[in-house]
Amino acid sequence: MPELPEVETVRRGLADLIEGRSFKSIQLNRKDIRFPMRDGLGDVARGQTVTHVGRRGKYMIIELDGAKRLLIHLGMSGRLILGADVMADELFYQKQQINPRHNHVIMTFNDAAVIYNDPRRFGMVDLLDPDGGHYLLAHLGPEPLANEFDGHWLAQRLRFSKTSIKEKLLDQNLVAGIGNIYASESLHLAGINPKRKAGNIALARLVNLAEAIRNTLQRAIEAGGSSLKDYRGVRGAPGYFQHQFNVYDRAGEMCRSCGKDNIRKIQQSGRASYYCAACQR
DNA sequence: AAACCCGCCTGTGCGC
DNA sequence: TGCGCACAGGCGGGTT
Repeated sequence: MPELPEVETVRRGLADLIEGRSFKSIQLNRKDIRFPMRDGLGDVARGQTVTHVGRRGKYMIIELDGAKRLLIHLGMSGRLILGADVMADELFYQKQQINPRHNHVIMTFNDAAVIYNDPRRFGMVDLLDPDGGHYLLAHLGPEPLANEFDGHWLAQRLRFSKTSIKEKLLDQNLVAGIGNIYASESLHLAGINPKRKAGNIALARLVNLAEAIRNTLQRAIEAGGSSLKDYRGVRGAPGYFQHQFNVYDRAGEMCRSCGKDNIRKIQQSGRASYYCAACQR
């Protein structure tokens, strides 16, 4: 579900909420989510203060003053929910369309609680290694909003690729944080057809693409992310970027750039791609 | 090495 | 109204 802008929005809300607070407990309601829970996860944070909430791609990292770090990924349907007395509040669950049976992890602080709820269980809560690394982070590409990410870097990495550019943008080892929505939206903004072979795009167009990615992600963060269905911020607020979609989920509708009914939906590696057949070449 | 395909799960919306 | 099916924002791992 959540891509970089949604994770960043949740990260900011979580940071406001828990930075400087100390853990009372981590309650594990299952022995696995996507993977088996790490041994000792339930005990590791007790009494420790949160010094920082960071993000790498679509992963959030909660740093503690005891040098331990928690790693959280929301998968497709994971949510972090603020709840001091939420756990008993049926109205809240109804309004937020949350089924409490999917409350897999409950982090309790002195005067706050954060619930990890994830119906599909594609997400995870884990610990970083003592040296701060983790095998899931080890091969991630650069942050798209960092300076090291640009058209020249893309050109170098894509030079020999015969895969379509859309599929490459979903590869977290190329660049970290882009998912299905923002891949389609960024390619539209850059005027590049999602089917184009990644190794067959001129440098100038890749420069445009890198800029389009940064622009799209930045605007989506400013809008609090995109809420198609279940995504919400920590305090339950939806994002608004879906109202700015140019192509995603708009098959058959009018392209806002060229004014024609040219928005198509195709499948690439089993996943939907949307593009304007007139604007994207 | 890159590309393809599958599996992991539940919930929803669609066509019949 | 009910039922079955396809599909959904992700990612790792196996095979070719």
